[in-house]
Amino acid sequence: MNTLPHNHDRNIQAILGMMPDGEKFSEAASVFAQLGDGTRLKILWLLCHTKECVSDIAAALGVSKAVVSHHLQLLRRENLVTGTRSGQEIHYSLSNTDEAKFLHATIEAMFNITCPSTNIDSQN
Amino acid sequence: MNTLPHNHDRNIQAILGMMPDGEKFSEAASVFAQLGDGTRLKILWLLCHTKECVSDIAAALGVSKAVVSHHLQLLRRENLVTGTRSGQEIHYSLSNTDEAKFLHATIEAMFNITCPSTNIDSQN
DNA sequence: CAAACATTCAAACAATCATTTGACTATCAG
DNA sequence: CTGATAGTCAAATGATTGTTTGAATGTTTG
Repeated sequence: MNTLPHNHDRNIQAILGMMPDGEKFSEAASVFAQLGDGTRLKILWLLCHTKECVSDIAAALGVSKAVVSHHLQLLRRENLVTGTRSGQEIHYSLSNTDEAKFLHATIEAMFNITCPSTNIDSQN
Repeated sequence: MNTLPHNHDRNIQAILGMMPDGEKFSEAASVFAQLGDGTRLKILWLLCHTKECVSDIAAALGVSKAVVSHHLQLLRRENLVTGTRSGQEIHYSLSNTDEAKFLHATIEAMFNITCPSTNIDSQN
């Protein structure tokens, strides 16, 4: 039954049996990948704490509006942020989904580990 | 004091003041980036549940040993996995660090959201 | 030592990605 | 309508990344 070259873990077949299938890993990875770029992580962090338009996000982070727009498109594609137009501007905010809320918590928790002092949510 | 083009959120300056600096975002992003590839996520998931050598990991996931070795190098560089040599083989396992344990919990939580049925840790 | 096995390393390639630039659509003010 | 502002889109570029291949290193066994 064990088809692996070696046999270090006698429970390995049970573990492999519980492993989600490849498609689930790909989906999860593409969500996690959104956190894998510094600029995008900053945008996501900002939208975890406020609702802002592209111009303000760009000015706050010191990058071009096109860059913000591009990253917002990626975040939108993963249903992590949503934008609603209000006149000339489009106000972006974190999506009201389980995944988005989970990522919010994940980001805050990560910063609690790497730099515990600077964190908004932990002070409420 | 508010230097942003628009003024939607009157607390924006306080929020920006709490924002970790760019370096912290880059560090966090490079850790999160490890979860952003399907193959690497599988390897990490496997090492969250067992200790295995490169050959077994490669066979279990159906990829080449060189690919596994390459991804293990990236995971080692971020101090997420550790390998101890035992004879010819090197047994890899999750590092005993806060970040690694946190990522383990993060991965499991993500799968609890995306596919709640298939999860080992939630059944203990 | 020699042979076999486990793993790593380095070069190469294709694919993906972040960013820039400029053009384009949409909205509002005069 | 005109001009100005907000945002998106598409093409192009440079950088990074995942994978393959084959050679090289390290380890055990005979």
